[in-house]
Amino acid sequence: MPSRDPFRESTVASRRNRPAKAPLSRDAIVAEALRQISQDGGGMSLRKIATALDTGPASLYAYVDDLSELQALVLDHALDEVTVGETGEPWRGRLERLLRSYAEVLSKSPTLAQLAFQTVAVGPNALRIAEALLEILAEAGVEPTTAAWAIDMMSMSMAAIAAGHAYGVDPAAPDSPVRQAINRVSADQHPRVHAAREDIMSGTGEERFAWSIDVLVRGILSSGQPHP
Amino acid sequence: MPSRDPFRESTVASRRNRPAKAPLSRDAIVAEALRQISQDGGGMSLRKIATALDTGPASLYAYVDDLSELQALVLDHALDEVTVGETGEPWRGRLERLLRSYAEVLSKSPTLAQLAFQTVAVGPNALRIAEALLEILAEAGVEPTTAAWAIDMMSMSMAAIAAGHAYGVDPAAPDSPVRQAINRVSADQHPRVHAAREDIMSGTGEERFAWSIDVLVRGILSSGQPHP
DNA sequence: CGATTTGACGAACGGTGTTCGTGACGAATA
DNA sequence: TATTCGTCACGAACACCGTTCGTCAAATCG
Repeated sequence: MPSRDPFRESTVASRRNRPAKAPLSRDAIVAEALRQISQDGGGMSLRKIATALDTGPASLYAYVDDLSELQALVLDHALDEVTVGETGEPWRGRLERLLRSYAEVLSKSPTLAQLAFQTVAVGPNALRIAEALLEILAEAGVEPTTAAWAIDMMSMSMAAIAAGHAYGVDPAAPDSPVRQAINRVSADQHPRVHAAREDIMSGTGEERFAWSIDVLVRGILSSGQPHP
Repeated sequence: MPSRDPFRESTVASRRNRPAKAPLSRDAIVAEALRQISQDGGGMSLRKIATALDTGPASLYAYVDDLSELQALVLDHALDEVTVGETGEPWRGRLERLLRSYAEVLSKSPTLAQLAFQTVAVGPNALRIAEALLEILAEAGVEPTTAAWAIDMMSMSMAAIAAGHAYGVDPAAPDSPVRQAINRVSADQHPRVHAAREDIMSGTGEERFAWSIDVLVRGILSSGQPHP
């Protein structure tokens, strides 16, 4: 068995069933992790999961190789909620809804957003989303090679946007670090930044998100055509 | 003093100079951190820095408020190496060179790449880069508001690209997780992903990088114009 | 010269992922 | 039925991490 698939065989089927305690299982661990991630402080850890499951940290290693494997499982489980749309819809609206759904799901927690680009997403749900994206781009008339690269760039962008969103890096906030820094720049040292300081902090998160998607779509569609 | 600037007054000037040991200083700490980041395992920690400086962890807190502040200082210090080009150059080539330099610097270490989007970059060097980007985009005829949003998206994209690059997520590698996952997908479940499996893993990092920049530039330039 | 500030630092606290050794149990075997 | 065997649970420990507290000595100031 040279390369096992961490996503198959979701239940290792604990043979042991102790009287008053539900047996551990991979699903139970992932579920608890997901619960922690979208709860209180949003932080997840093997030890907290173990405590919540009323056991010790070492017990989890029977069902999960590694923290990184658990993270991959959690990420894919979270991607369950991403809506992919129907085949019949016009591609442009469908694409925007899909990407928005993707970013929204990842924005649920800073931890989740961070997971999204520090672990390469290759689980059933990531594949489902990739399949839908390829379908949409094909309908938009994008070349297969371009489309293959585009889904990479789109996932990456959504993850990055979600991370920014979830980390609370809102430039519009009155005490935001960027606002403080921007307001400190002098007109002589950085005239253009100084002049653009209003624009830099303008727009709601929603507006900037829509603009980002638009830039992405325009760029991808015009890829392959000659420059104007 | 409602909001101090962590980037000013780089030397707090330790009054104390003990005989056989160079006095601690903010610069020494940042320099050591930067050395660790682009060395051995690429991991940096307050404790390792303290050990390297022949002192205890607590001593660093005299010069740095926080780990996050140190990270911001380290990031900006690293951005020193980013080449910004000259005012006279044609904008397209200059933009590409600038972005490539930016991504290259961040790719030097996974830790550095991770710093780049988990801490909002607002230091002297970040401002220097933003100023240059605004200059370039103005020369390209981009609206000021669009340009302001564009520099955000570009920085984000470069950080994400660098992270992927530095983390060693090369889909072309023979034992890469994505290659393994892609090769497992069946033609019935995900026909389009299956059909595109060659395209997904095609291209060198350099080609994909150039393509990404092209998409970004095309998207930004066509922003504001009506859809075709 | 004495008082006061302040940098340096040892020790500790609470947190993290991971490994090791040891049981105890269910299932398969004799 | 009795015995072995593989596997799961788990306590304890290891090696890290960031951060805080209290203390001590040196440098500076009055």
